[in-house]
This record gives sequence, structure tokens and C-alpha cells, in this order.
Amino acid sequence: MESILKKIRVNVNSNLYLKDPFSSELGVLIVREATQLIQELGMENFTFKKLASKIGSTEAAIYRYFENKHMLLLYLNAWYWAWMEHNLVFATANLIDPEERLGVAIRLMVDGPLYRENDFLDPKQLHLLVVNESLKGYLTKAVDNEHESGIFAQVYKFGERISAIIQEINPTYQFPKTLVSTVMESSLLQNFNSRHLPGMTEAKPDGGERLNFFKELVVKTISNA
Amino acid sequence: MESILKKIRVNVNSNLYLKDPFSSELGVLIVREATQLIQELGMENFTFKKLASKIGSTEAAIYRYFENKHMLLLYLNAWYWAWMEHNLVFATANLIDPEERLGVAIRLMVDGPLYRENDFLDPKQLHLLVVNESLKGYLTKAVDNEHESGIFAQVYKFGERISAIIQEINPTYQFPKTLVSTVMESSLLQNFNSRHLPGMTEAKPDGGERLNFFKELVVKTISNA
DNA sequence: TCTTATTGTTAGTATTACTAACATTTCTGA
DNA sequence: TCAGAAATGTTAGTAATACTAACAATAAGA
Repeated sequence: MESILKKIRVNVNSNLYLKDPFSSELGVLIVREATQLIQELGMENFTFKKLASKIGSTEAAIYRYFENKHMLLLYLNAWYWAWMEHNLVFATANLIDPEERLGVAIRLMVDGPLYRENDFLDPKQLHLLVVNESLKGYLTKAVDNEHESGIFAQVYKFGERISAIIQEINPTYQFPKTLVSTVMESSLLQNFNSRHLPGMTEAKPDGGERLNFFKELVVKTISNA
Repeated sequence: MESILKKIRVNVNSNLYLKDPFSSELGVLIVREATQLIQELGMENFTFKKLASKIGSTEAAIYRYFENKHMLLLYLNAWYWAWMEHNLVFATANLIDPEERLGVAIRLMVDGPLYRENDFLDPKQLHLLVVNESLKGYLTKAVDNEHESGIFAQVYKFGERISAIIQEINPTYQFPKTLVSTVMESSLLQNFNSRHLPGMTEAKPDGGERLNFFKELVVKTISNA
């Protein structure tokens, strides 16, 4: 099971790049090293020039693959959520009980990928990147255009699968999509908070509190109590 | 009641500015017009140069008040949350029932200030700015230093008041702080989503869905069902 | 081998994010 | 009223960022 996923080449919307990074060695190097460097420096301080010097290439070469660093971030983001979707599909494939499937989904959202090995990019690294940088990537004035060109499709798809599980459990619950996007987004923020703003949460960075918190929150919220 | 708040001069942590903007006319102009301009352009495209030309001054003059645009954003942010705290205190002053107080608090978080008039800055404008820009302002590598210098004190204080209400209602609930920060943050994100990523939520920008969603979520989550 | 794809290289521009130094105006208090 | 401080204006700069253009070199494939 793990080994099938390991070799999967994740599909990413082609609006996100100028040239497919997995079509050449340089391209692979760009996305791989970018993942690390963005994390290390934070988006604010990350530049194509620094990345170029890290991989022994030039700015101009990188611009052949991505329009700018913002698009590169969105690409890595989309890759992550596509990977998460594969995770969800695999991990719930043989589960009949929707409540069990929901449990898996929540764990995925809160703790990141269950399958942590992939030949092309490192899901663990990506998870950290998504926690620290992804929200910045879509809270921009450009979001409306990007939305139209389908760039957020990947995040949508993931969310919709989980909404469907919730509707299976309680078809009368009014806000499945809102609930799912809340958990998706705020599990990232709570992860960030536990590391950087500990006064705002009871959760510890690597403790189980977040998972318990969100499980309880979702289960109670969709119940007809 | 309203008129007392209207004249209040909100207190903001002095680490956020180099010179108090309310100590001079230029300073007031800076923060007032910045609120609008940041909104209009988004943080990405906002510069001190553009602000300077809007208020008929120069970059150098603005740099006397704020270290950089990031600090200016944090200043406006802090002002907003201080204002929210005043709102909370005033609006709950004569309510004995903690569940009623919690209801007020949730409405505040979801819909922004109840009192929308202030002589110094415009709370409505600030609310829009916070929805669109505030998360970007703290999801940065610099957050740890800023945290130490007490810059997030204002957000903490607001959150702690609400946590206290929750503990009053259910002293055994394990995650009051996590729940409150989740609602604070994701009500902003849901507001953003309803405007820009409508596929991720059932909420409409100016509808009552968000309020119903979060009320139900909080009440059920802290109940001992 | 001819062509195409890929990468390297160099050089440039406009904008951004600042800083320094000094001149001018305005206000204040002795 | 006059000296000095506070506030603002002005000019001029630098280093870094975010690109773009144009062309040369190399490798791979049909």
C-alpha cells in the first residue's frame, strides 16, 4: 500500500507553472530545494536568486518554470493537497463505517499526511511548509483571478470528499463545507499557534491535544443533540 | 453608552511605533489613510511611498512613526483588538448570565465591532482590514521576537476574557483557549472565504450563516452531552 | 546530422525598502 | 519676545528585489 503511493506522481493544475518542473532535472531540483529554502527563510525572505545560488543555477532559469515565487508556493501547496487526497482515498478505501472514515479525515487534517514517503517530493517537509506559509499564499488581492483559473481546485476537492462523509453521517447538518474548511484552516493555525503563540492554545506542538480538540468539536457539532 | 466609547482613545502597545501617531496631525493622517490604502491595495502592493503621496508627505516622514509597513499593520491590528475588547466589556457589562455574555462575544468575533463609531479611527474600516490582512501580519518568521516584546498582548487579552466566560459555563471543558482562538481566527477566514472562495463555505458575505454556524459549534462543543 | 529542448550567461530596468543629513516651520515656556 | 526644541519637509543616496531580453552553449532525439 505504502509502496504504491510512494511512486505516485501527483497531478498539479498546469496553470500553476510555466513549464512542468517534473519534465527536467533542473525543474525537480527547483521544487525540491525550494521546499526546504522557503521553510528555512520564510516566504518574506525567500528569493529566486537565493534559490538559484543554492542549486547552482540562475534566476533566469527559474523564471522559465514559475512566473514568480508566489506561484511556486501555490504549486507546492497544490501538490500537498493532492497528496492529502491520495492519502484520504487510500486510508479510507476499506472502511465502510462513515464515522471511521471521518476519524481518518480529521486525523489527516490535524496531523498531516499518514503516508510520509514519496519519490518526488517529501510530504513531511511539505506539511511544515503548508503550516507556516500556505495561508499567506491565498490571502491576497490576486485570489479572485487565481480562483477563476482553477488553482484552488485541489483544496476544494479534498474538502468536498470530507463534506460528503459528513453528509452521509448527518444529512440534515446545514454547514458541512463551512465545518470542513474551518477544520482544514484552523488546524494549520493551531499548529502554528502551538509553536509560536502558546498563550492562545492548550495544544503542544507534538502532543495529541489538537486531535482530541478537533475530533470532539466535529463530532459534537454534527450531532443532533 | 455609544457616545462614551466614541471618544475613547484606544491604548496600543508602544513597541509597535517609533513615535505615537496620535501625538501629531501627521501621525493621525498616517494611520487613518493607511487603513484605507492598505485595504485598497492589499499589503503586497502597499508602500510608504504611495501612502506619502496620498497624504502629501514623504516616505522619510512616515519612517519617523513606524519602522516599516509590517509594524504599521500590527499597530492597526492591535488598535482593532483593543477596540474589540472595549466593545466586549461595554456590551456585557450588565449581563449576568454567562451564556448571554458568550453569545455577545461570539457575535463580536463573527461580525466585528458592535460599536462602529470612533473619533480617531474607523472601526468598520479596521474590521475589513483585519479580515483581509491581519493573518498575513503574524504568520511570519518574525513572530517569535514580536511575541516576546508583547505585541500580541492585545489579542491575548481579548481571547482570555472569552475563555473565562467559557470556563464559567463549563469548568470541566479542556480546551477553552484553543476553542476561542479557533473562533477568532476562523471567523476571519470564513469571512474571507465567503467573499473570495465561495465553494468552501455555505456562508454568504453578509448573511447570518456564519453567526449561526459558530454559535452552534461553540455551544455544542462546550456542552457535556 | 539536423533540430529542438534545455540550460547558462550577461546585462539590463523599475521598484522597494530603507537611511542620512540638513533646512524650514511651528510651538512652547522662561 | 526670543531661544530652543519638536515636527516636518527636502534631497539624495544605497542595496536588494523582481523581474525581462537576448544570445551562446550543450545535450538529446529522430
